[in-house]
Amino acid sequence: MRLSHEQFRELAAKHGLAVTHQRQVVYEAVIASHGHHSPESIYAAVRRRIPSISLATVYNNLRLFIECGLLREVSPHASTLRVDGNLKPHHHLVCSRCKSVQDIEGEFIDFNRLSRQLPDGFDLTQPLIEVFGLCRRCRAKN
Amino acid sequence: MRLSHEQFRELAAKHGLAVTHQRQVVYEAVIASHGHHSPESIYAAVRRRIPSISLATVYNNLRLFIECGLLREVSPHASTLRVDGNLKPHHHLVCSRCKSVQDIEGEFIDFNRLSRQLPDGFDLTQPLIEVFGLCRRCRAKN
DNA sequence: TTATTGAACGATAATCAGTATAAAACGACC
DNA sequence: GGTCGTTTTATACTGATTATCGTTCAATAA
Ligand SMILES: [Mn+2]
Ligand SMILES: [Mn+2]
Ligand SMILES: [Zn+2]
Ligand SMILES: [Zn+2]
Repeated sequence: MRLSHEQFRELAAKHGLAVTHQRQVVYEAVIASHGHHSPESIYAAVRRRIPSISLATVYNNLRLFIECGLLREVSPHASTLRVDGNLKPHHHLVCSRCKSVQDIEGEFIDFNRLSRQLPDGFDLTQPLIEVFGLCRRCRAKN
Repeated sequence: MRLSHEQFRELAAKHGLAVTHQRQVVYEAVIASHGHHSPESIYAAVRRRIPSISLATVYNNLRLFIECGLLREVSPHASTLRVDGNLKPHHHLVCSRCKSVQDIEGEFIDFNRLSRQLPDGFDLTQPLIEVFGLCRRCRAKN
């Protein structure tokens, strides 16, 4: 995908990150995945383009991207790291059973009420909300 | 604490769990802790009463309690399991930086709007919400 | 009360995700 | 080409959790 190719070069420049082939490919794999994937699964995807890449490099760069804000970390209740390439403000719907994550839109938070309940000093400038329930599949199993 | 002593026997009976000394003490340690503690720290507490207890027993029983609904699992973004003995419906405020968890009360969710955004089949009968931000301490560090 | 038996426990090995380390490769610059 | 700081790779390591298995316990039937 050419789009994320250019996108990465811009983001890297903005954050003072060197553009390497490995970084480029890792980033593109996350963006192309359109979901909330684990380092393992990103690694699998990246290896198709760079068979010699090391798992450590994938981990290192995912961490780096998260620290710089190129990616968002999403690991609610899950036992392993998940990353999200979608930086537009949005919330998540998480299945308590299988830990799957779906995006959810909409203004369903009353921030006035919420602020009143906040302990002193808690900073909510970029609130992320995760709503837990049962996904369709797990509900069917019951 | 006598209260949780009786409480556990009732809960165990209701869920068909055998009442053992170890289970009793593990459960009481969680309830007495009044927070969101790790298996390690529960283990430390329990050892003061049963020095010979195995870490595996603590893990096994915490898992069991969570599965039966005697405890609530709370491990958002944190790398290790946290348990919550407070089963009253309540939500959590989580620090994105240090992963600390605080309880938060209040009706700040507009469930009408939220329901409209839910994907088909998603079950929200017992919604748990986790709101991410920066706790006071981490904000101070900045 | 005692014997029986499946469940639970304890010790420890194994697993698995993630991190640390150090040597090799890279790449910008001279 | 030689130098130097950065990145990648290979691999060793850590820490949390789970699996295994022999031993012990607790419910209950005789
Ligand atoms: Mn998302
Ligand atoms: Mn709580
Ligand atoms: Zn599910
Ligand atoms: Zn914090």
